[in-house]
Amino acid sequence: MLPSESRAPRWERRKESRPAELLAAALDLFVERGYAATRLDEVATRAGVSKGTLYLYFDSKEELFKAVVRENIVPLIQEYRRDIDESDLPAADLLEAFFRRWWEQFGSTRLAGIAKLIISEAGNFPEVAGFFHHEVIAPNGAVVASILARGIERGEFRPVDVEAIAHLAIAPLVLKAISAHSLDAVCPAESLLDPRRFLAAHLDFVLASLRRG
Amino acid sequence: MLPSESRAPRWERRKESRPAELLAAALDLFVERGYAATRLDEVATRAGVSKGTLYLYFDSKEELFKAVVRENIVPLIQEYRRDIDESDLPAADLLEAFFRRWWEQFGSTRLAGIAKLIISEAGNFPEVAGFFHHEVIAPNGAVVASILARGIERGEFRPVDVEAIAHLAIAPLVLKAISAHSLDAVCPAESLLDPRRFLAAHLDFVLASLRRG
Amino acid sequence: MLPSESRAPRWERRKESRPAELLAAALDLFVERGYAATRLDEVATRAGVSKGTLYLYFDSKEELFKAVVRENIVPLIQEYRRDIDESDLPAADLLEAFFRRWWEQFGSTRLAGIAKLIISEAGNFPEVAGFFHHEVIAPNGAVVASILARGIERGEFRPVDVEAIAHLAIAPLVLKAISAHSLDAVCPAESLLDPRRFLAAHLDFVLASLRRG
Amino acid sequence: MLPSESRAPRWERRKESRPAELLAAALDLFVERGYAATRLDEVATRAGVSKGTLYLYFDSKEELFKAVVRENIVPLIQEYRRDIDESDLPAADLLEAFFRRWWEQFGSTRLAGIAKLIISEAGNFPEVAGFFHHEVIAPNGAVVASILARGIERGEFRPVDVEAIAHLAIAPLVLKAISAHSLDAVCPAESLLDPRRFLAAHLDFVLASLRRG
DNA sequence: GATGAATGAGTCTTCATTCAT
DNA sequence: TATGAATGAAGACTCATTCAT
Repeated sequence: MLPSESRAPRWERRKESRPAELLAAALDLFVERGYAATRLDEVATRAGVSKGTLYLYFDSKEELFKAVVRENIVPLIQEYRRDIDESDLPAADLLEAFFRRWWEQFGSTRLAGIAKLIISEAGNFPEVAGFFHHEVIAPNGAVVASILARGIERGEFRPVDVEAIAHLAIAPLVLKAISAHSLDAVCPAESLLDPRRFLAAHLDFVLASLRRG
Repeated sequence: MLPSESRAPRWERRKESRPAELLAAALDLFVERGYAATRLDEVATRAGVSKGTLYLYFDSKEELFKAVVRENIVPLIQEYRRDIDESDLPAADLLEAFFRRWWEQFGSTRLAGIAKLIISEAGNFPEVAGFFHHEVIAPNGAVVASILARGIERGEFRPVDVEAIAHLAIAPLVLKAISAHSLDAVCPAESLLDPRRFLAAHLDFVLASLRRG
Repeated sequence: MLPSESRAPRWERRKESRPAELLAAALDLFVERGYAATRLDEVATRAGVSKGTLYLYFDSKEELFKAVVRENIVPLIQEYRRDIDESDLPAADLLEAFFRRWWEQFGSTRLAGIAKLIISEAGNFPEVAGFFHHEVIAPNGAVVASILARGIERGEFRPVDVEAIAHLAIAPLVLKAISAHSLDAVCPAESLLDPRRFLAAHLDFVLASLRRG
Repeated sequence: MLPSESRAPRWERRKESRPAELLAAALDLFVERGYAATRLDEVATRAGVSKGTLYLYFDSKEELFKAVVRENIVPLIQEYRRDIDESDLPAADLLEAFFRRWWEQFGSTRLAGIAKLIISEAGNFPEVAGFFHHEVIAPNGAVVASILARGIERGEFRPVDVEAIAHLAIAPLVLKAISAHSLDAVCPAESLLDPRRFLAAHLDFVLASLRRG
């Protein structure tokens, strides 16, 4: 190898992949430390670039955060929406499928850390929280509500307060997901319910409540 | 009148009450803003003393935080113990009574703010979080579980995974209580469910699921 | 001297004099370097305090700048206004006295550097420039105009376009004051007019123009 | 058509004109915002090239600044020299003609912006300022002085301190020209004197002062 | 030559903590 | 004890300059 080849370049041009690398690093750190405690310097370092580079791609910490949510969470919700609108399965099956997917793709992943972060920091960053509510929480509730409404309409479910039950039905999963990123870390392992068992119980519980007498 | 006279003059600084005032102010602010965003300056101001005085009683922000939680968790637990006294009512009535009281005495009060605080800061203060889990969350689950178990035993409820359902059944209330101290502040008011309606839906939902087919 | 006396305290409490010291340092540096190039760090150091201390007294760089202007210049103008309103001297004497004072207290001092600074930075700090116009330039012009008006009214001066001449008459002093803080510093000393001679010529020039034929 | 053909293809980059476009953009921005607040990024964008290209032609921001002034001062001086040709008119007419032309060809044009720029940055760029003084200010004063001297010699003007009055007489126009590029932008429009009225007042004022009693 | 991605030192500002009074 | 003035380390963000492409 020639000497002139061995000197590593000070940096590489990687316009295409930079944003993804930055978003991945940001997701990790936001989840790990929360919004306020995440240093942009560290995000940049973890993505292998300098602080200045981060600002080439994201205008501010807030924009970076929004991009993390937009990139990682919003598409999930949209996908749920689409799939459910297109499906013709019985409402119970739809609901079960939705909860399973939700848990697999969101609740049991790093993404749940974002939900915990929002709960923790909503007071200090209302705009960020508002964005999350508008882009994630509300549409997510709407998906559940539409499944419930369809089930009632078709006579599969008993009539219920759709809006309220939509929140209620998903709440245990949300809380479990949040806990995984806070209290669970300090609980004795044996006191934690196995997620599979939890999910099974949840499905049983919800469907038992909804099914026509 | 002698200067050293033992009758307490009116202007005496109530030495003992200082920490209590500081702790109260700190609780308010920690709950409202979280740990990092709470400024000691403001804690002191709200307690009516100077920042320096705060340091006479607490060595650091961390110590103040721990003291706040310690100080408030004990009454929290006491209050919560009061909820747990037993009776001989049917299990459904017991469960309903428990949920109503839980909401009134915990979920809808500032105590819920402490729960939110602990969940938010669990990562930074694992001991505190562990203590909270051990003293509050676990016993709370145990109460619900015991009601469920009794209901099943007496044939009022269908057989279920008691431990799991105990967590599930209370989760919506917990999440609602937490949200009241974070996201709800940034949601459009019309998108928030009235607590009474929420509680009614919750009871309906849970009991419908548990009652013997 | 006892050992315990020889250790210099890390800092002194000087609440009363701090703002004045900071303003003096800021005036020096703003004049010397311009607004943008003045580092708050250096202002603080020159005032013998740390950067943080500066923020105890002034909320931001802009506020510091405004305070410098307010503190040093506005009172002068107010004094001129008052003295002239109260005086009964012939207009020519008043005008001469005003110009002399103006030069002594403003034009020939560091304060003139502020005028130069405003000219330089007006584009970047329209609010500050507007403030300066409103608080200094306009009232200053009004003082000259009122002397002129009185002189015309009493028949001491010929009738002129008062508003325009007010600006014209003081312009040479203003420009000289500004130059002292920019071009004069780089001019060969012998090409600079002695201020006394300049002032004398100015008074002669203005009064010759105004006096009744 | 041969590739190497000497007729310039239409798409050829006009290599030589690049600096001119950059200099024009830089002049605009330096005049408008001052040295520190002018961002090279914006200069490049306004010139239609990239930031990197700018550095092909100028080694640093400082060099760019000096080039801007150098490049614009020479035509400035040429323009100004044209003003100075002599005639045999009465001194008063000469003076009036000179002031009118000075205002038209310098004071009211973007050239005045260069003067303002140099005055603003004299402290940071002493050579530039020195050059400007030597090449523009001093000769300008000399012209006025020579008209004054001729007027006195011929008995049209009363005897005065020629050198001092030369500076005095043009000062209001200079200040007005500078203000047009700084303070005037932040003044309420109605408080600004119309240049025509200002010029008329100025001529009246100066000639009234000089004319033989 | 041209480009524009990447850098990193530098600036304002905040706030937990210290300490002279 | 009590005060609050003073500190200084740390963080978001900017922008002149460099250099791989």
